Amino acid sequence: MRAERENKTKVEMAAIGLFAEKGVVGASVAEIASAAGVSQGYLYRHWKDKDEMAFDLFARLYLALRDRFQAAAESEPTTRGRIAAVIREGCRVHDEDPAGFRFLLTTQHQHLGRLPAGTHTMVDVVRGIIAKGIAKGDIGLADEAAATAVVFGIFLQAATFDLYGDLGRSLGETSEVLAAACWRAVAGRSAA
Amino acid sequence: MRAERENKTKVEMAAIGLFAEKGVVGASVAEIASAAGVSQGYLYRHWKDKDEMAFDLFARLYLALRDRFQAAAESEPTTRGRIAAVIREGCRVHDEDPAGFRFLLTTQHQHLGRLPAGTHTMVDVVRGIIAKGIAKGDIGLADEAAATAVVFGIFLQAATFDLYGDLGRSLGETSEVLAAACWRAVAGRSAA
DNA sequence: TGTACATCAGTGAACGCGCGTTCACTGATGTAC
DNA sequence: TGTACATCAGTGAACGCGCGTTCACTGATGTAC
Repeated sequence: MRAERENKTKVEMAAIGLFAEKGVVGASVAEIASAAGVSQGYLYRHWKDKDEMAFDLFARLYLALRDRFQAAAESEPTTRGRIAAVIREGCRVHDEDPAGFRFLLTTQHQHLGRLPAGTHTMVDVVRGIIAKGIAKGDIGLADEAAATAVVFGIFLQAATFDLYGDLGRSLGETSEVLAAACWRAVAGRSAA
Repeated sequence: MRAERENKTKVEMAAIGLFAEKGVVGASVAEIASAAGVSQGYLYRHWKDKDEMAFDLFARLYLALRDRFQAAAESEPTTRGRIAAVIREGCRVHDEDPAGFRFLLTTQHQHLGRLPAGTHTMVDVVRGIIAKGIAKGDIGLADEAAATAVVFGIFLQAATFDLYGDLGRSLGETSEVLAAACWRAVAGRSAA
């Protein structure tokens, strides 16, 4: 039976879409089931409860995105190239699956704390690039946390603008501009 | 009776704190009333329902913050000075009232759409600075939306890191570093 | 091929609970005479 | 000063509703002989 996989996938897609739109508490089990064309009871054959379902979906998307960030970072030899590659990859993921991206963006803070302690996160990937860059002397903005916030912030805010239609063009089309801005911001020596 | 004002203020502070911590749906009317030391019924003497209460609190904090941004922007003659002033002011507001700031940060997207159409927002203030800077030739990153995202993103991500203890020092202490990074990012001519 | 039974994905009605909301009421304070 | 009444901030018990969750059941498919 292929049907079992198909139904579960339908539920997952419906849940991600509704969670992204209304939040985890805002989207009801009844809505999700109805959008996926199954009964409410069906969901409890696959997840212990609604909360575990939301976390399971979050963790899978989040860790997949982290792996793509990691791979993008490793594909480039220079600090500048790594930062650009990560931003490009983030924009690509966003454009491929806006609902999934929005789900991650809006629910990250309620879920991140439940990942096993010490889990390697997306922030760690970017922070690693920055730390290496500072060590190599490529990055002038020596405050590691601040430099990480700069790169993450530029990307995430552009993605947020895009979600709300404030960007003017697609995120993918903006990615090179964003990467260049990141580089100027972190490469220069900080005045303070 | 001063008590009436005092009680309402207690409720508002309790609500903002709980909304910031658990979200608007996550914090119950019973919790808010109990934290403020009043009955649940009391809340309905001051607001039509829970939703209107959350929006009222949001709108007041949000517009107050926008006014402070606007004033900060107007206090400086140069584009560079305006950007630095806005970031400095944002950091100051955050450090003064972290709960209120977090409430704004985490619930903005459910509330912004309910402000009267055409309301001047915080984004508009920053975008205005950027637009003028581009016109004056001070800003090389000619994509207005992207440049606005850069400034907003750097500030908000640093604030987010701070809320989760990832910043290493206080946001206020980081503000000059952030302002300098913003300026490097937007001042330079974009390669793309 | 037909019959009897096992399996298991999926159902749907029912459940109890926590929530937001209501409203008849209280009791302290202010006002009129 | 005392009495009768008005006001009004605030109460708290009760309400119904929507939600997440459960579980006895169904019926299609697979398996054994």
